Amino acid sequence: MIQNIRVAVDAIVFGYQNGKLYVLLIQQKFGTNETYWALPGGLVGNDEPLKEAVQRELKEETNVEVNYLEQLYTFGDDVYRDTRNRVISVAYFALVDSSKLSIKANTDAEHAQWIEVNQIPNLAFDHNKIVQKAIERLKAKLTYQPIGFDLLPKYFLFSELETLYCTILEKEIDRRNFRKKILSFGFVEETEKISVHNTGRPAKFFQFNTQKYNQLLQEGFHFEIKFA
Amino acid sequence: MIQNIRVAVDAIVFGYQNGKLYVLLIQQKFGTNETYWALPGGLVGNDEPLKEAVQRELKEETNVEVNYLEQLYTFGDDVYRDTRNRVISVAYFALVDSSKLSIKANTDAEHAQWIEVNQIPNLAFDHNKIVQKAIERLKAKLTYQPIGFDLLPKYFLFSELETLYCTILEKEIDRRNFRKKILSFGFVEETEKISVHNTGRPAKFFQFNTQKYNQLLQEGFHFEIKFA
DNA sequence: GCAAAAGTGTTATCAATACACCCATGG
DNA sequence: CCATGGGTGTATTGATAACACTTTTGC
Repeated sequence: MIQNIRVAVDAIVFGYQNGKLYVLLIQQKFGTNETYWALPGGLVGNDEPLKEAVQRELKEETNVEVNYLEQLYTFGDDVYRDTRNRVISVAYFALVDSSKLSIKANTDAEHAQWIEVNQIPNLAFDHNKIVQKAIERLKAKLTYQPIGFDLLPKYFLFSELETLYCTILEKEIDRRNFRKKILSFGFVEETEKISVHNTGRPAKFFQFNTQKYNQLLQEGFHFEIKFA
Repeated sequence: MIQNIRVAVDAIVFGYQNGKLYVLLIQQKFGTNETYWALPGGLVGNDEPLKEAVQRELKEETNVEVNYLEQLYTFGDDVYRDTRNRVISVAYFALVDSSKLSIKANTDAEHAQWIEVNQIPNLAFDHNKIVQKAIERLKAKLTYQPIGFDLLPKYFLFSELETLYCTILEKEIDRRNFRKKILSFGFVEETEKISVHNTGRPAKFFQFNTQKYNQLLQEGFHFEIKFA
């Protein structure tokens, strides 16, 4: 018997801005006039690596290029997750920095939108489940890999990093201990740049030093942030 | 254009006995008289959940039933990983306890064998890469999930648990600190059973209390074992 | 001078580490 | 009585956690 299973990829792209976490969704037309929200994604080309397929679909459907991309999970246990055919979906987990949060529309991208994670509607197929898994991964990874920096612009304030952690992990963090810990690693550097707000003391911008981080990794360093 | 991609599953099954870590492999005939070692696995049925496909293939090819099974990774970036067709493989990570290490042969299982991990030959396709990734996962998981117990019989000696950790993590562990730590969790229980060796002091058997572990999990407990 | 956010140090508590001797059995 | 592996306690060190006041700016 001939195998008849389609292979799709889907992307869960997270973005962060001003204490809020967003996911990139697209509005799809289904049949006559019903519309559904869904994750960006689609079928994989016959000669296309999975990872490239995600990037292509993201480009086509949302015109977004991501900072971080890794495979999340392959959803293929629910045989009827797509009611039309047997489709398995290789889901990818992605991060963009806040500069990408305004989508530069192109032809296909007109229905792409950033939706706050705690306001996600019912999505097509099993996409709510996929998003759920992605959020778990994000929370977990944030504590043992420095991926928070991929959600922030190149130059960021310490307070931004701090509220990012608070927002995503849904926890209170002691400002002093957090700063001490992060700075003790040695790969977050102060810059000359200074941010002036309309109120409060001006703050220094910081940046993540990738080279230093990679060097530390090779020396056996292991990133970890824990909270009570 | 019609999509023409096959979907396979592969299993990396680990077993442990007497300070040695094993992987379950099968010998495959390829063409005339060439034989290759490969991971057990095969194509997924049209109406078959991925997880069931792995279990079926394992049963058919090796007659082994596993204690622990989770999805590892989907290999589909190398378009030519199988030279005949485009095949993506959803790899699964599995554990069995040592009682399963003697394979009860059935018709198809005659070419299945347990191979020690540091003596794995060249495998078919990209299976060496898959095994590598599985070993990394095993090492990582051992430190933050109590999966070591799935590699041991129901009743085990503390010394067995200890050498299991040493073997897989390739590290020395202080016997006293290890025991203290594990027992402090509260889900590893002493039993009445006693092991008598031909030499040395008899040792108590211990067992893993799944209920207690799950209860602790719900209370927010987080398993973790670290070593210098 | 007040409101708002940035920046900074010390102490207390708990967890991880290092380390060595006695015990029970078989031969 | 000796060889072999099982079983146990304490002191030190380092890491995490708790906690509050001063600084700089705009208005």
